[in-house]
Amino acid sequence: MNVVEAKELLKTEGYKHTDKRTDILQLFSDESRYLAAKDVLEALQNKYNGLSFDTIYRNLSLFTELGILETTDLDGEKKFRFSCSTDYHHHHLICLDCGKTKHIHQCPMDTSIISDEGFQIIDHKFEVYGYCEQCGEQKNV
Amino acid sequence: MNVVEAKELLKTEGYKHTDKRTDILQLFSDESRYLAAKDVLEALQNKYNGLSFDTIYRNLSLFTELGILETTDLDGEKKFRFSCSTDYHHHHLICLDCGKTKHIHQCPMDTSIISDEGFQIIDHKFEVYGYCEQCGEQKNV
DNA sequence: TTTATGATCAGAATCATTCCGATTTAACTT
DNA sequence: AAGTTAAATCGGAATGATTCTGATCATAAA
Repeated sequence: MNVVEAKELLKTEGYKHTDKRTDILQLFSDESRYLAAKDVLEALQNKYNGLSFDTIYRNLSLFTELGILETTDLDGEKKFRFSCSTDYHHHHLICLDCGKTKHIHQCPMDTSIISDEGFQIIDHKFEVYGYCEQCGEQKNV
Repeated sequence: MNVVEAKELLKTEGYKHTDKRTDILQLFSDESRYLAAKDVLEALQNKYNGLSFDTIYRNLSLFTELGILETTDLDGEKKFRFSCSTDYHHHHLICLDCGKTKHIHQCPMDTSIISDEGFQIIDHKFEVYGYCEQCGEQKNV
């Protein structure tokens, strides 16, 4: 998934093009990390005076519905990041400082360690938290 | 961990005994599932008229600090359950309907599939979501 | 250019959670 | 048994994230 693909998807799904949508997508494309709604607002509000939280939230959930963004709950707030791809299943290392992520290619569900008759599995979450190289160094100074 | 152990721990740590604390602990002991703060309030407010949210939240976070409860974020709210044990590391199958849990004994971190130099690992989360036997049956009626 | 509908704004409303000052109570002291 | 003290609780206000609403605006199609 990239900005161009995302914009095409929006178009084919009948959503209108707006500069704000483009800029939100571009922001997520530039930053390979999880961002909260307020991070997005802050990043765009110099350019768009009076930008509304509503616009941010509405677009973030639209993009999530369309699979353009993926989301996780981190310390009580929803965070969003660009979907790495629509079909490649993966998990993340997540930096607790800056939200930057790295892929984990192996999935614990692959190894079929979970077998429980009667429990109907719908979804799963595997996340590893810590500090990325840059943030880790800052802490040790 | 059980109610008696939890109460002993509270005592040795210098916290006072109150009926509300006992009842909160008993509730978690009876229900082997994740409960939100409001679930706890609802369960106790017939007995304690005027029970305050503050009391619930204060005790839930105290119990969590002491390792009596463990917590997770589920669809935007904190949920709590009795700690299975202080030293046995485990993960959960979680029912999306009733919050009931089952243990997953294997941990994806055990197999050391995650190796990333420069990323300092602090914590991880592995949860499997779905429907337990009872809730799954209700859905298929 | 006009029009219809989707997008945005601004601010109010909601929901979970935390904070605060006043009051009550458990546990210790005399 | 009564007094003391610090912890616990209450009730309600404050906060922070998120959602809703009615009015206005802008995109895309006619």
